[in-house]
Order: sequence, then structure tokens, then C-alpha cells
Amino acid sequence: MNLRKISESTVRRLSLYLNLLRDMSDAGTEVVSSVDLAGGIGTTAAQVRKDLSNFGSFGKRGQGYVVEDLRASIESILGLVRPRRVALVGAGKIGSALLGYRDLRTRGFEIIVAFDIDPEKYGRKVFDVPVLPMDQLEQRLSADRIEIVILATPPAVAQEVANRVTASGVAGILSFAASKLETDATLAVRWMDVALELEGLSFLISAAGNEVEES
Amino acid sequence: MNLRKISESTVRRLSLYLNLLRDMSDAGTEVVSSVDLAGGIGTTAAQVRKDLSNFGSFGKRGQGYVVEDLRASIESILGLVRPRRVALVGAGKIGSALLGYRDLRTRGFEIIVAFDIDPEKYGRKVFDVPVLPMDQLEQRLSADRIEIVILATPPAVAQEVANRVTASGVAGILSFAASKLETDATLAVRWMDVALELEGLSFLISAAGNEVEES
DNA sequence: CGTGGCTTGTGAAAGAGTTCACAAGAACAT
DNA sequence: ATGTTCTTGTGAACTCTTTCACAAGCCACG
Repeated sequence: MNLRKISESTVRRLSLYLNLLRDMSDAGTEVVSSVDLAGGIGTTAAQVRKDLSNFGSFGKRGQGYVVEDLRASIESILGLVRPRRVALVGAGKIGSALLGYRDLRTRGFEIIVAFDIDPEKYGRKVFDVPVLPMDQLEQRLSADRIEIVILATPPAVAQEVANRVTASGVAGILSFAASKLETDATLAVRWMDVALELEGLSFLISAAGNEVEES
Repeated sequence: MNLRKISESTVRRLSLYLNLLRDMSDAGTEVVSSVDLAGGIGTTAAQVRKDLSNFGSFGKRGQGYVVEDLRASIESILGLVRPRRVALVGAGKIGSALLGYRDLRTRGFEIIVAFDIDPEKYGRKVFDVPVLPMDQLEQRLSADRIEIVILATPPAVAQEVANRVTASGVAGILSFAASKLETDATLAVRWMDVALELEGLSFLISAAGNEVEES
């Protein structure tokens, strides 16, 4: 084993393996091979083994991997031994949808609290999560030991919220605002952007027509 | 110029350039250099030029790129000359949020129609988009010449819907269901999964503690 | 207890993607 | 015209990721 730089693609695949392993676990499967795992997520067996080999040796030669054990190992690698404490900023359409999204909890993320500027929105609970006014942000992020913030605000205020969040001990941000965020290098940031994914599809669709042209 | 295999990362960056160029266009900026573009999305100037060089030559040496022209060129590359016709399957929490998400339209995607199995949901309009029962799916996908389907159904039915969609001339699917989809190779598919992104953040957060260990 | 069938873990090779570095223009001033 | 300054476009070098291929190990069965 040898912990170096782990690539983003490897981490992404670890998540996919984990999903698969949880399904297998529910289905009662006890042992799985790298071929099965590869087939289940659409990659190669060698890739699966290389991915895992970054973190140690989890299988038995000639046998494969014990589903429960590998599941637990990957959960540990991904830092999911206990539920992660998450907060949501922006209880608009997307934000509210996330509050009701039960899959988050089953996959190890607990939305503890939400924030919004709009008095129409704060002061009540949405799907059991209290929505608070923005002026309580810093205070509650620290008090509730929030690790990750989901940013579902209009793009115009995303940067400002990101700044306030950074100062409150939060370690990661998942942003639904397309705009780039300037943040402290210690803060992990990811983006989700529906339009960007659709643009990717649009490109593939057009390319299918135009095809290759060497020059 | 030389159209080969374009990498996913390149396409992703093209989207980011496009966003930036639209903002610049709105702000009245007329000319932009590869350095500016790189700074705006967090990459290097060489990368910007390499990305663009896949598709032709869009700038003037010594001068940079004309914002309006480059914007139009990238829109054309991404197949966004006219709005893409999109349908939504599953008008639940996430689905409804998407129907109200105006950014989609401004970025070139028009949700023409939505579908749901639940009689409580179909038969009305949500944010001006008609929600229809599932049994009209194939018929309307063809009639409305839908190019892309957004899948926001429970994971259990995602595969079944994907099958029905494939048979209706649709070219791409954007799925919010974590599960893998078996589809025709001609169909372009992308996934969005909040929990997967959170898992990626969780990994980075843990890694920050454990740090590197060479062996 | 040895042989055969199977699957892991991993160096080495191949393939992709990114960065470097510089020649080829383009505008402008003198 | 000529020189200066600036920025693109692009081979070549480099780095990172994936694939290949095989020794090492485990189990079952005779």
C-alpha cells in the first residue's frame, strides 16, 4: 500500500463500488469478484483492483472480496464511518427538494439545519429540518459542528455565503451555483450544475452527426 | 484543426468558458485573452488554447478573442445554436424544482413537457410546463421531437423508463437516479448524484487529516 | 499432499491529458 | 518601413491514468 495522490476518478468509482456493495449486501450476496464489481459500474476488473490497491489489500486471491468487509472498508476510506453533519444554505426550490431527499441520510449525510434570508421561509421546519435566518449562520455552523455546507442560493450571493462559511470551521462546500467561488485552499469545493451536464449531452448529440474529420 | 476524440474534461471546460463569455458579453467586454479565460475558470492559458484548438482557430495573435465571436463559436460546438428540446420524467421534488429553474432556459434548454405516474401530479401545469400521465410518454416524445430526457424518477423505475425513452428517438438522458442504466450505445447518458458528490467531499475532508504516507 | 482452476495485487507498457516553450502573426508607434 | 510588444496556435515533453500480463496465493478435489 502506498497513499499518494488519489485521483478524482478513483474517488468517484469508490462511491460507485460502495453503492453496488450496499445493494449486494441487501440482496444477501456474500462474496464478489473484481469482474463483478467492474461489470456493475461499467469499468474493467483491472481498474477495480488498481483503485482498491491504493488503499490496501482487501480481497482473497482465488476468492474475491467479502461484500460486508469491502463495504465497510470503502465507507472508512470515504470517511463515512459516522454520518457527516451537513447544513443547507438557501431553502428555495432546489434546497427544499434536497431537504426531502431521504437518500442523503441513508448514504451517510445528515442535514442538521438550513438557512434562508426570506422571512417567509425561515422560522419553520421543512421535512423536520429547522430553517433559520441567515444572521444565525456562523453561530449555528460552529455550534452544530457542521462539516459540509450545501450552497443552493442564487449565484449572486454564493460567493458572499462561501466567505462566511469558510470562517466557521466548515471543511467542504457543495455548490449548486454555476459561478466559480474564490475560497481558501483548505476548503474542498465541488459543483453541481444541471445546465452544464445538459451542455455535455448536447455536445455528444451534435458530435454524433458531425463525426470525425482528420486533417 | 483536427476533430478527434474530445475528452470529457475539454467539453466540461468549454461549458465553463461559455458561461464566462456570456457574463463578459453582458458586462460589455469585447475582447478576451486566453489568460483571462483561464483565470476565470481556474485553469491555465495553455489549456484554454489547447481546448479551443481542437475545433479550429478562433483568436487573433497578439490580440486575443472577440468575446461575441468566441461565444457564438462555442455555442455552435456544443450544439446550442437553437434551444434543445427537453422532457422531464418524474415530477416529484427534484423534478418540480427543475421545472421552475429558469437558468435552464437562458442556457439553451427548453423543458417542453413532463410526465408522472401519479394522478395527483399529472393533468396540470407546473411553471407552465404540462405534466402528462406516463402512458403518453412514447407518443409525446416523438410528437414533440424531444432530444434529451431528464430522468428524475425513483431508481426502481429508472431503467424501465430509460428503455421506453430509447425507443422514441431521444438522443440523450440525464439521470438523477444513482443506479447504472443499461442502454443502447447510441444513447448519451450522464448522471447527477448529490450523495456521490458529498462522498467525494467526505473523502477529501478525511484525507486532509490522514495525509500522505509513502511505503 | 499435490494438482488444477480461479482471482487478487502489482510492476511495466500503453494511452490520455496537461504543461512547456517558442515560432508565427497582428497592431501600433516611430 | 522597421522595431517593439503582445498573444495565439501547436509540436514536444512531461505527468497522470488506464490497461496489460503474470506471479503469488487460496480453495477444492482427488
